[in-house]
Amino acid sequence: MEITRQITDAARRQLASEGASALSLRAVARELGMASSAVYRYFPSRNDLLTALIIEAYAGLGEAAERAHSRIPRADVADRWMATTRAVRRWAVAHPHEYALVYGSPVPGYRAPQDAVAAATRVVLLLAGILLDGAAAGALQPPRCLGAAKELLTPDTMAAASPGQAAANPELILRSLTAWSLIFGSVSFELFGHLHNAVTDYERYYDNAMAIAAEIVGLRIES
Amino acid sequence: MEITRQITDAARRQLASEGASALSLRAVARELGMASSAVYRYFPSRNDLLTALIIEAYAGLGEAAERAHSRIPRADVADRWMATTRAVRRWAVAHPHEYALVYGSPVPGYRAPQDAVAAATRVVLLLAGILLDGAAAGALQPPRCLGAAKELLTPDTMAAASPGQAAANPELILRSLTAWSLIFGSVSFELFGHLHNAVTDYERYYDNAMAIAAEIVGLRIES
DNA sequence: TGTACATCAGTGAACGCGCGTTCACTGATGTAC
DNA sequence: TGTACATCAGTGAACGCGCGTTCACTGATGTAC
Repeated sequence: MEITRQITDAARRQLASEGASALSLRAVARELGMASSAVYRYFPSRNDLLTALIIEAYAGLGEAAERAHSRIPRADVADRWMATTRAVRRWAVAHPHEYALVYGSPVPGYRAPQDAVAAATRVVLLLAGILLDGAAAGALQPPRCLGAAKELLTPDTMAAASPGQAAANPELILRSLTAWSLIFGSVSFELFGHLHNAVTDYERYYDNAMAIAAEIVGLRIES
Repeated sequence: MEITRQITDAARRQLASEGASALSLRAVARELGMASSAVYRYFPSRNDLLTALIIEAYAGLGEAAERAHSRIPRADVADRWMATTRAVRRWAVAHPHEYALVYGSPVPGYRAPQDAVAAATRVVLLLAGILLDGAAAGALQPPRCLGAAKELLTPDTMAAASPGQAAANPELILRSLTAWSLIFGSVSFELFGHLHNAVTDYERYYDNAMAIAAEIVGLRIES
């Protein structure tokens, strides 16, 4: 599928220069020097091309996070947390339009298919795994319970976050979701310009935010 | 400026049904039963119409937050925090496309003018005010310092967050920015579908997240 | 009270553009006998 | 080795569409004398 690859590559380049809603089949075909109708051999419609880009974006982000994570020894829970969250930001900064495609406002008139949803959970499951290891090793001090965590989570979430038979601590899962929101909130704020002129060093600011995100789940980061 | 109002109202309705990048001068004119060229009497270009919508969105959000905040007695710092952050979510849920316009991915080919930037700071200054009151009243327990907070903040930020002569605590400002990222990260995650099928009750989940956001800045919320 | 003129909100046709998608086709390559 | 045929990637013209913006204009309203 050489040509399919060329098409998605060109589409990704166009995404980077124009944004998601301006992505055009004709422009992609033009860049590749082929007739616009030829693209239909490879993607039945513009939406299918968009879907492919979304899945690739999730995959790229997931792979970047996993690669960074895999370099840290299993026992260093805090380091694994920082390496993984840093990798998320680094990927997003390097691929801002692909990041916006999946974590920005939804593309109007487009609904993501199930495949994309599966690809989306990769990073959050990686983070959940780090925290479960931390909890098992006693490296986590879960803060006091703030409410009825269990009934706020769907059975799907409970199941996805509980490997093996042991049900995970609902309070920890709930806080993980909130930490996850902070991770992507921080990246989005930087990329979408809301920290413009407020912060001197985005990378160090982000590191600080990620240490706070770790605090949320009871993981202590030495600075 | 009756007609100007009618135009922005129609544009806002169209935003709600189509999304920002699909907003079209011609469609707005059509809805109002006027020639598309007539709109140019009121807005020199499509971008100017977009700018007006962005400023109105910030104003709407700011007003909603301030209205909710003003109903709480000054001394109840924790209540003020919760009322204000809840108002942010409530406004966003009621106006999802206006929210996406200002806090989602940037509209391609559009750069916000200075007026919009000023309108954007209203909510964060409201939150900062709450925390300064809390600090003054001793209701805040600022957590241990995690790093060199002061050098991460621009002078502009320090000045904006320090009313009167007294310079505010940089660690507190830094943490306020992070709490702010969590607030909007939480709202965005809900609105953009990333919590789909993960959480049973968005409103209660959000309340819980906002209590955690308060923790970040050392403000204790009883649940 | 009546007439000439200025103002200005709104019209409608036109410009040039790019889009997604369809469709009958070409022409090279590979396969079967 | 040679011929007939099937496959299939890619072509190019056409469809109908909506867009932002310009421009000469109309026609009602208000103003000055």
